[in-house]
Amino acid sequence: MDTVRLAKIMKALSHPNRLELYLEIMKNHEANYESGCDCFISDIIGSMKIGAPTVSHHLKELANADLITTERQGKFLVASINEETAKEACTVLSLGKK
Amino acid sequence: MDTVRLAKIMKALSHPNRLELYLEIMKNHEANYESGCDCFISDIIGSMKIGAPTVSHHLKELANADLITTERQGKFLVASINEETAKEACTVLSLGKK
DNA sequence: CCTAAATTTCGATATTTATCAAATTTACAA
DNA sequence: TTGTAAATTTGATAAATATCGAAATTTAGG
Repeated sequence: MDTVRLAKIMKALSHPNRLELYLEIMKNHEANYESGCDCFISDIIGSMKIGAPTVSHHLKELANADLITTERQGKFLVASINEETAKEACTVLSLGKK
Repeated sequence: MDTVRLAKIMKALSHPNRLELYLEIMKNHEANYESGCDCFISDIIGSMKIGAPTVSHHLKELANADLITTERQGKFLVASINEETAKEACTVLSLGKK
């Protein structure tokens, strides 16, 4: 992985609100393994302190960094975590030895 | 770890040049285990495409995020990686399961 | 076809920040 | 002490970006 791509991933997680958004999606993502329900953005928007336009913008940046994928289910937008990307980023950062 | 602190760590690594600087320090850091020599900033400055003032500024941001520590050795500045911080950040990002 | 709800796009603004050149400081050596 | 190399500080500037309100778009369900 080149530094430009890694920097892009980091930048996507570098803003408190956007990071919170990502972690929120991750929380639902983990819950899904048991419940099987999806992560609806409309729910998240209600619980965050920023408006829908800003959330939409942040989602695009997360998706652009390959950290999440989004899919429309009817009226709603569903987000899910791309585990590979986070794992890749960690691999670069971790120092070889445990 | 709270999201604000994690976001700060991410932001410190979110700029290509600053990330490159960090990875360069990491490279020397790993080499040090064998050679025992330190990572001199003056060497790094020569190999990067940004000026000394900018490097100085970036170093302060990396240190401010606890990603590195710096120490003056006479005329020179020596940087070393703070492994704990990177490890902590990865822990938050990794999805619990392997 | 009409309406309501969810999301996106647009335009604008205020803040942040990456960078550099010039000046300053620090440490050492001649 | 004088000179020199390394690093930092100090403005200053140009670029990036987070945010919002308003308008436009999409979709579901009557």
